[in-house]
Amino acid sequence: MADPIRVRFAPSPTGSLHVGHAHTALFNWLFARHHGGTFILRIEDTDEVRSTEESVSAIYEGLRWLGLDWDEGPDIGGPHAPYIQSERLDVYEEHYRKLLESGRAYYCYCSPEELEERREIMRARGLPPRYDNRCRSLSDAQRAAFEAEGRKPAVRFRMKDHGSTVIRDLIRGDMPYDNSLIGDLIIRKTSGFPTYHFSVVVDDHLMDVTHVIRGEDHISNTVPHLQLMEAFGFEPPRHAHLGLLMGPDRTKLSSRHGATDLAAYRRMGMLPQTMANFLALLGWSTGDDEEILSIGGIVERFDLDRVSKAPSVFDFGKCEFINGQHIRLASLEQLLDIAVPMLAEAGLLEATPSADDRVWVGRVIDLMRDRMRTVGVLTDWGRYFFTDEYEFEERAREKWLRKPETADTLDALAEALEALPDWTVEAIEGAVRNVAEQRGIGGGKAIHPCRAAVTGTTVGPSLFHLLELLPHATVVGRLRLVAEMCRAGAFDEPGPTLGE
RNA sequence: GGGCCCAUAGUCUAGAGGUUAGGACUCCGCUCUUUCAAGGCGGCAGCGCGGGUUCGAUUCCCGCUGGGCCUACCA
Repeated sequence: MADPIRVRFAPSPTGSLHVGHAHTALFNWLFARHHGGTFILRIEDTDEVRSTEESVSAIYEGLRWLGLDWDEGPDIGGPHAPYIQSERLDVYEEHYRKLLESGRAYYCYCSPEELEERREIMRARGLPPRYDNRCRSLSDAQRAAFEAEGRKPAVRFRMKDHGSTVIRDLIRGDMPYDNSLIGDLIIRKTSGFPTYHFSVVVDDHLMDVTHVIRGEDHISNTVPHLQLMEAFGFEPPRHAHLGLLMGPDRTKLSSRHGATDLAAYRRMGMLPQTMANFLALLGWSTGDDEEILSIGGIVERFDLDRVSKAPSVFDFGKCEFINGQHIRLASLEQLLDIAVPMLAEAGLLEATPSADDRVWVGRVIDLMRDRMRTVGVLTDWGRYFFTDEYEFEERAREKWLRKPETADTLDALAEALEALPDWTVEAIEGAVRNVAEQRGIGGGKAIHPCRAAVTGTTVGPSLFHLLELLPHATVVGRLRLVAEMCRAGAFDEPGPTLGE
């Protein structure tokens, strides 16, 4: 039997959790869960200037929200703790020493400025801007001279000069790479921190990672990683490089393309199951025609053999569509938990509504959910449920509210509805249709002006059902007020709100 | 510049040496309904180009083109 699968998501905490990283995390997690393996979270905070605590929190929060739980990680520990690289410096020291002793690593005294300068010159000459390996064979005297200048050395790994390194990729097959193309790279910065290339290799090995699943932007990095592993005598993990996520202009997805933090999608009312579903479909497919899947359904079907090589464009429209589908499938409780804070934020609801109010909001959601694509639209499309301060859209004004007969129709509706003893859907529908009949007009001629008056718009859920959810007196009051506004010509100008 | 990766409609994708190239989003039309922003039905639209291999390639190979990524004391 094969060794148990162990994968990791290893983000650097230098900002919010990007959807591209969420995508990588998801694929690792799905792979682990499908195969009953272990999913490890490791924080790669070796960029000592850009790493922040807030970013670590954002990563935890983002992953938890998406539903990705980890079996080992900084917060919960595990057999290979710590899982934060800045706390593993002693481990790395030990490993530099091995390389230094075996001659595969050496001290380099070149300053970043000097290196940059030389790269510029090489570029200007049309040469590859790689390091010239000049510190490889420093004499003791030269080293002493640099030290005397007060220079602090970095440690470089001695790459192979000849031959080729073959990357064996589960998704792409074998990819040979010419060794002579890459210069020796820094593995320990002057600051004492490791570079990514070094810590990733050491930790993946020490943490028994069996599969490294990451973005294709890491393909060429794999070459030094492989050489490092070989120098240490580590058995390399299996690699799988995923196609990148791109913006509509087909460049790597970035903030230029709009929202790239996972959190932004949460704020606009995307459900976590939507993001998992949508992200899973970017670069992976089920093989059958089903696309709307639960997380469990994805775990069940997921495997690397159905992952495609090509990069994929993040299509926001499709993401919204999938969200609409999941909104219909979601529990009312979940939708309420998302909607209530949004409504409160918009000033349409108290931050902690009473139990009765919550039930009522739930009824509003149930009425609207079939046509919503994000929960966020509730504060817009559903505004009239929560406040009298809603606008009258141009279509509503033009089609109904400016019509000379509308004022009388609305008054008649107000009167008929006011007289109702029971405020039920059936009673409301009966009254509205009755008014139409008495006035000798079709049902629509009563229904549409009524909707326009009470909601300010021409579209929405069943009129009778939405009226029922509004307080009896509110509906009657709005009808009377709008009738007045019609007579006063208030709808000739754009955008009045009720009573203006 | 160099290296590497990728290539089925605008987008996400399925697919096989011979298929009417399948599904989904978007868009358009029709339809149901009190309205659509929902539902139903239908439609537009695709194998990047050029060579091979083959009886036959969109599928396999090569080249080209296009796009992407990497080329840091960032990860």
